[in-house]
Amino acid sequence: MSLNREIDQIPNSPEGLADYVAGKLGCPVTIEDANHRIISYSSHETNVDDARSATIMQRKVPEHVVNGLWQAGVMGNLFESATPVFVSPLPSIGLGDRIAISVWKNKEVLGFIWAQTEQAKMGDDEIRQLKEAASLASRHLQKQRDRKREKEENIRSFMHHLFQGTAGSHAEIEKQARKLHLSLEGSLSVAVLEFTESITPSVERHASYLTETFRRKNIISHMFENDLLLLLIHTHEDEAENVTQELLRGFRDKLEERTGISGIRSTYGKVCTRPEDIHVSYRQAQKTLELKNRYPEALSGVTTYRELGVYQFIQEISALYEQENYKNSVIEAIKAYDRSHNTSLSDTLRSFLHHNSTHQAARQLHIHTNTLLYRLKRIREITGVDLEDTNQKTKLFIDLIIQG
Amino acid sequence: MSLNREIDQIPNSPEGLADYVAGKLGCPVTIEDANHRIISYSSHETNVDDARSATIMQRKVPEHVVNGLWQAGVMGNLFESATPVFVSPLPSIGLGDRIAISVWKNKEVLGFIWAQTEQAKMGDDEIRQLKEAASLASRHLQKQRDRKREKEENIRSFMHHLFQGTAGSHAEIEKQARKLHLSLEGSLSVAVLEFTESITPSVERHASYLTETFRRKNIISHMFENDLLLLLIHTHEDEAENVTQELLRGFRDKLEERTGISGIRSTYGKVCTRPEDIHVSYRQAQKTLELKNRYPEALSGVTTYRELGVYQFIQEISALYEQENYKNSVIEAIKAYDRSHNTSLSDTLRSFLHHNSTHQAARQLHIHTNTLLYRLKRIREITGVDLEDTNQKTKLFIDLIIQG
DNA sequence: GTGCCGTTTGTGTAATTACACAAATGAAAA
DNA sequence: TTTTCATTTGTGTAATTACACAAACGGCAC
Repeated sequence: MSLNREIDQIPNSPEGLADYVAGKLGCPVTIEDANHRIISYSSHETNVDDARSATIMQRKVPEHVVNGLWQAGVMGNLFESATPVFVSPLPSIGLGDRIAISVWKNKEVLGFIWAQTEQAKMGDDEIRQLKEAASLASRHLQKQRDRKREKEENIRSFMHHLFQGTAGSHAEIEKQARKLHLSLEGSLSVAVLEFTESITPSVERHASYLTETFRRKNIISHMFENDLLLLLIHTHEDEAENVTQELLRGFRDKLEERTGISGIRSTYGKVCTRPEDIHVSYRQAQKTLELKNRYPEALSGVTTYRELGVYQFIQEISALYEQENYKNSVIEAIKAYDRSHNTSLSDTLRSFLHHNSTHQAARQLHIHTNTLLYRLKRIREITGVDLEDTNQKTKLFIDLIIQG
Repeated sequence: MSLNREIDQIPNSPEGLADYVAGKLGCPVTIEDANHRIISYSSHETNVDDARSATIMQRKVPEHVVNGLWQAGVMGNLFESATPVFVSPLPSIGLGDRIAISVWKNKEVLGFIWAQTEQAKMGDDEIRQLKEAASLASRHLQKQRDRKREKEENIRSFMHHLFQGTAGSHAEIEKQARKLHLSLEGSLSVAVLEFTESITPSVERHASYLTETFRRKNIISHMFENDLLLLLIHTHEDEAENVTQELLRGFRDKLEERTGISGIRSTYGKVCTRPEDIHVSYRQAQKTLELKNRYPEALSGVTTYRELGVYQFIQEISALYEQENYKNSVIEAIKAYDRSHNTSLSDTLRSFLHHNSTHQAARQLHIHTNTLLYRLKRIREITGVDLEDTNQKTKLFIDLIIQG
């Protein structure tokens, strides 16, 4: 008998759907949305494996199970087509025999139906029934997706205003946050992730999924903007800086692992306690990313605005120099000398200023300490610069970044 | 007999005027303009003292003689009124007996008539004749002054364009310079002098006189602008920087000595070889002066833009911080600690960064070296800043200037 | 008062630094 | 070719630095 003939028995709320399907297949069934949150599960109480019971308890599939499924290629297959996928037991994640199918609407995966096939036989008929169950689930999941989409759209619009600083007063922001059931208490920060390649739908799916599962409490929302992924990060006030840093690193590592893309650049801005300061954090995160792209080696270890040091204003000084037609004559003289004498006083000076130590600089340059001292003496003689004077020294350090 | 009755004998060129007056008074006579340049001198060849002969040879009164006359109060009297001044011999400057009178037009002194009275008797009649000679000379000096004024006006207008960068192309500037008989070869720089009090006519007179006498070859022109004295300085290309520096210092010292005003601030800008860059030098001199007023202690020894070091861009960074609502959290934390614990970590850090030496900083703060080390350790603990990292250290050095 | 705790000063040590001087290298000029 | 001169490396010394540890100081809570 097919499902179509018993149309009167088809439940019209998602809650009963799993039980209905389970009855047809004769084994435990769970229905999940695209983010692995449980929509509905059948009421079997025996022969349940670890993965299933943990999933039901948490109302979502545990992280390590999802990871395992991705690694085993199961998720890839499910996203690939609407045909059922047979899954061999994966004891490492507590998963027994399964058959799974993805639920589609047009070109989009709305969720999955999982059947624990431990004892049951899956013949052509059961498979056909599973496919029909998927098309049945599609209607339910569509509604849920639309509700979620609308909510997300509202949140994203709110985020946009927060990032641009156009969200209004503190009171107005709080009101709006309450309306959207968002908590903006504690510490807030904006993170920006930049991909080495442009964002494909697959990358977008992974990113979206991660923001909704990976330390979900801490990531309020995400949005894409010009090939960048923006996150609004929320942490407890204590140790907010460290937690944010560690959170972002973890997020990025996971994203690289999931997407297979390496070299994702991630930065974040000021960690603030007032939501009306979020736009400052946003600008800082953007600027930090910009500067990391401009000075990749020097800023390779930098994640946040605060760590930029002098690079925080290096572009502004550079613009000022441009405008004032200014060139540091000391550097000009050294570079001219280097050219005509085939020496490397410029590099020597840079290394010395960078390390602020003759010993370390000499070691980095593979030269004798006295050679370095001699070169510094030559620099003094040629340019008249006084490296004892912190002001001149500091100026040189900065100008060398700009003038090379 | 009065001069009026022998109207036919009165010379109508300034050259003959001294001889004519000398004939009336029976002694050597010189007529000078307000800048002590010789306009006319009588042809006596005997009984001539050192001051007179040197004056005639150089076509202007020697510098040391003018200085002596100012110090003896003679010049003051001459500028005070139109009555003849008897001058006792001043052997230190090679000056014998003199009687002198200033030549006026309205409220302005146009020049002086000097009579060497060594042998001659000066009675009331001679004094009356001297006064009449002065009024006679006034006509000649007026013409000369008007010609000079017009020329100066042209030069000043040209300077103004050079300073504002609106003097056109290199070729146009050269053409204009030739027309005004100015040499813009070699090295050029703009200097700015600021008076502690507003510029009185007396100060203006001294300043004008100095620019036309003190190392005249090097000072192309001067002009006043908003209580500032601007100089266009010209030097030979070799050692231009040093020569300019030393020239300006000398000029300022002399001006302070002459006017009795102390604390005149003087700065100069980029020493350039192309006249079309003069406006850059002008802007730099202005900015240097501005910054010296803003940071008087830190920049007390600074004369030129090049020596500003990081102060060159400190205002721009400060503006950026303002705009980005940025505060260095390390400094904030230290200042908060200082307030609540009544310590002076902030000053300690500033001193250490300034000297870049524990030894020197400890000496300046009158504390033990280990005390300083201890405080630096506390700063590390409180703020988490790493003073080994040159980038962070440099950032702190700059932010401390801005945030105090 | 007593004890606590942050701060200051003193002692000692190993590493680093600045500097002077001598010797070796190496490339360009005579 | 020899000479010259800038550069590099090595040796030695006195000052400076970072650091550990001990002891003294002084305000403040109990």
